[in-house]
Amino acid sequence: MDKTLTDRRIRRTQKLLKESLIELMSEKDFKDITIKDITEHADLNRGTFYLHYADTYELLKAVEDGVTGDLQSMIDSHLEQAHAEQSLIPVLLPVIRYIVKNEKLCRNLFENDYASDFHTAIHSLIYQNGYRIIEQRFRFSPTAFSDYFFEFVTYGLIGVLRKWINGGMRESEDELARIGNDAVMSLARTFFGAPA
Amino acid sequence: MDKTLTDRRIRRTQKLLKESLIELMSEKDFKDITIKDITEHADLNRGTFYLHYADTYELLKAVEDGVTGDLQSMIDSHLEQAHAEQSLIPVLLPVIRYIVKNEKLCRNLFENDYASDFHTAIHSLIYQNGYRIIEQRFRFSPTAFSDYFFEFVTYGLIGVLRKWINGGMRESEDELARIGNDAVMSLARTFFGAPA
DNA sequence: TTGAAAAATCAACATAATGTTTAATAAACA
DNA sequence: TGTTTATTAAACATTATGTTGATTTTTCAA
Repeated sequence: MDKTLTDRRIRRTQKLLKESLIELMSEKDFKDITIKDITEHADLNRGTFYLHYADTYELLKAVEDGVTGDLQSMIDSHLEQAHAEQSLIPVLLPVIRYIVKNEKLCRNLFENDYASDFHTAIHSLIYQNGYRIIEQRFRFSPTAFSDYFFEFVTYGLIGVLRKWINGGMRESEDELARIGNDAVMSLARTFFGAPA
Repeated sequence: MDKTLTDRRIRRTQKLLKESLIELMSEKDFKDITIKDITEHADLNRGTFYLHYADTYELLKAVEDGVTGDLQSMIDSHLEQAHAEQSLIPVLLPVIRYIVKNEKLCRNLFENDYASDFHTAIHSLIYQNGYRIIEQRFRFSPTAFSDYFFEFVTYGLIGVLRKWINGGMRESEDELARIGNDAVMSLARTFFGAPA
């Protein structure tokens, strides 16, 4: 068992550090946030920071990993349904709902110019989970060409999410999920033919 | 007349600083590059740096702006042809060729996690120039929905470029341009109907 | 070609952040 | 309850940052 995850003091400290970073990121650019800023906001000793993270970037990464971990478990619990319906909607919906529930955090991460680790993580999240759904539905044989298709649509979905967040989340959750799913499925149909 | 652009000393200094940053970015993470690193590599006085940029991020931005400026002028000189052919290929090709010619630089910027200002800039570059071509070809009326379409395809194109660069630029320039154009046009056809 | 203007240098400086260390304290666990 | 371990506190050396003023060098334009 990993003590890191069980000791209450460690959990508390890391939680405080993450929360402080998130709050500070609403106030100023990530690049201008110092370790001193974070520990003062968290009311922790500066030295304590180094017991957990090497620098602010590592802490940011931990925050991002928390989010992508959350998202992955939400997706996991809806993957079966997505396969049954051969649609991305059952996995897009919980992702969108998560973003709504954690708006400040997600807005920070999506907008932040120094968090494109996060973009990469979201990208592979969509890629990994979406691939099998599309594969099952269209039964294409993987080629260099289909790889580009997937790159195109996963980035496309990120763009849609980002626009939605930056635009004030005007569309409803269902609407947005439909928009994303339609775009991907339409393109898949053009490229791979009719669904199997 | 802007002296900044005419004085040979200024041009030389800024060029040296940019080149040094680019070289150093091949060696280590942008976040670990200090002003001292840059000026030593450029063999310039550290104080000179501050006469031009406030911090390393501002210098990075200047490098990015140089690239997007180059790209925009390449696009400009091919826009007419793109409109005539109602195809993205005439503008995608020079962009791709530019990336090949400036491989190290572009690889750094596309891969760099702290340069998503660059991604944003590339994004609006594609958006601005692509919009009118698609608009002219499909004669759709702009809606919130079409906005999402454009967000989707511009991000999608970035994804394709990024995969191509990270994957070792296997496909030929023509092939890649065709892949990108096909993806966008196919999706446009599904959404906006047959070309006008 | 020369003289004025301006950029770059040099050295010094104050400030601030970083990263590490030690002993002491406090909290958690089993 | 006793042991383990995380956190604190204080001090420290190191490094980067950002600024200053005097000096040198380069550029530009008359």
